[in-house]
Amino acid sequence: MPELPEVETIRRGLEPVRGRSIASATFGLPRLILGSKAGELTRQLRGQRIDDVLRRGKYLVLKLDRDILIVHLGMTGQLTHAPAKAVEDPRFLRTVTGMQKPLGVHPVDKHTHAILHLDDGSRVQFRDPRTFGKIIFIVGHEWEKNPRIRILGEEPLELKIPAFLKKHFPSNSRRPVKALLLDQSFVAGVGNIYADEALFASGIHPKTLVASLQVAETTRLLNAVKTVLKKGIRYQGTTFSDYRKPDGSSGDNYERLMVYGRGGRPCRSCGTPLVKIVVAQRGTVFCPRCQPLHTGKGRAKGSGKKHATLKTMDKVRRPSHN
DNA sequence: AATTCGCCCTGTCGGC
DNA sequence: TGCCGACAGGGCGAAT
Repeated sequence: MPELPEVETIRRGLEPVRGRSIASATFGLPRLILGSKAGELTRQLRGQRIDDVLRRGKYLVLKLDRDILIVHLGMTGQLTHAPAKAVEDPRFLRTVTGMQKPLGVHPVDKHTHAILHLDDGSRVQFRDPRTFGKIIFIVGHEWEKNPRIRILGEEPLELKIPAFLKKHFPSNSRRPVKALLLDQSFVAGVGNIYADEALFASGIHPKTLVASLQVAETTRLLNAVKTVLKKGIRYQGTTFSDYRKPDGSSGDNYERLMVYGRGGRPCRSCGTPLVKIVVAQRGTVFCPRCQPLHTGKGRAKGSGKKHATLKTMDKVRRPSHN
C-alpha cells in the first residue's frame, strides 16, 4: 500500500512533468473521481499547465495553473510517467516479489482508470486494480481546505517532537498505539507497513495502550517513525505487490523491512520467531521478545522508579478540571 | 465523545 | 485442473 515514502518517491519521480501542459485527459471508473465528473473533468483539465507536484500525507497534489488535482493511491494505485516513446512492458503486471525490475511502464489495460496526455507526448497513467484510489478535482488553489486534507495531522518528517507531544498527543486515549499511528489525523502518511516497522524500531508492543505510554517511549516512537519513513524514501519505497515508481520499476525497501510481511520468520535482531496478530483490524507483525507488552497497571509500580506518562505530566502542569 | 465495525474491491493463494 | 473461500487493507460512514 502506498504510504508516505512511496508517495514521496512517486512525487520525486514526477518532477519531469513540471511545466508541462495537459493536452488531453481521459477517465474510466466514475466512482473514483470526486469534485467533478469524468466528461467534465476532461474539459476542465485541457490546456492547464502543471506548475508543481506536492505531497501531503499519502496524497499527491498536482498544482495546475488554475486548479488542483489530487490523487490518492489507496491500496494498489500506481502512477507511471510514460515517455513519448515508452515501451509497454507486460512483465509489469506480474507479482513482483523476488523478480527482476520491469523495463518499462505498465500497459494500458482494464485497470488503467486515468490518462493525462501531456504536451511533450508523454503520459501520466493511473492504474488501480482494487480501485480504492481517488482522484479529487478542486476548483481554484485552496486545496488545503478540502475536508480530506484539512483533517490530516502534521507531516511526521517535519514535526518537532517535544512541542508536538505537548500539543497533539492524546494522553487519555485507550486505543492501542498502533491504531494511533494509523490515524491520519494524528500524523499523516503512516500506514500498516511503517507503523509495524516503527513499533519494532522503538521496541513497543503494538497493543500498548496510548495512555500508558511513557514520555520516553512516545519520543522514541516518533523518532522511529521518522527513521523508518526516511529509510523508506532512501530505498524508494516498499514493493511487495503493486507499488511501482513512476518509471515502472520497483522500490528496494521490501527486503530491508524488519517485521512487516515476515510473520513466523526469525527476528532480524534476536532470532525469535515473529508473531502475527490483528490490531486495529490490520494484520500486525511484531517480535514478542524485542517488543514486550507492558500493562498500564504493572509498569510504574513494579520498579522503584516512577516513569511519567504524558497524562501524569499533564497533571503536574495543570490541575485536573474534573 | 471516543472507538470499533462493516464495507468497498479484485488478484492471489492454499486446500480439496 | 478447477472451484471456492480466505486474505490483503485505506478510509469513510454507521454503529456502539
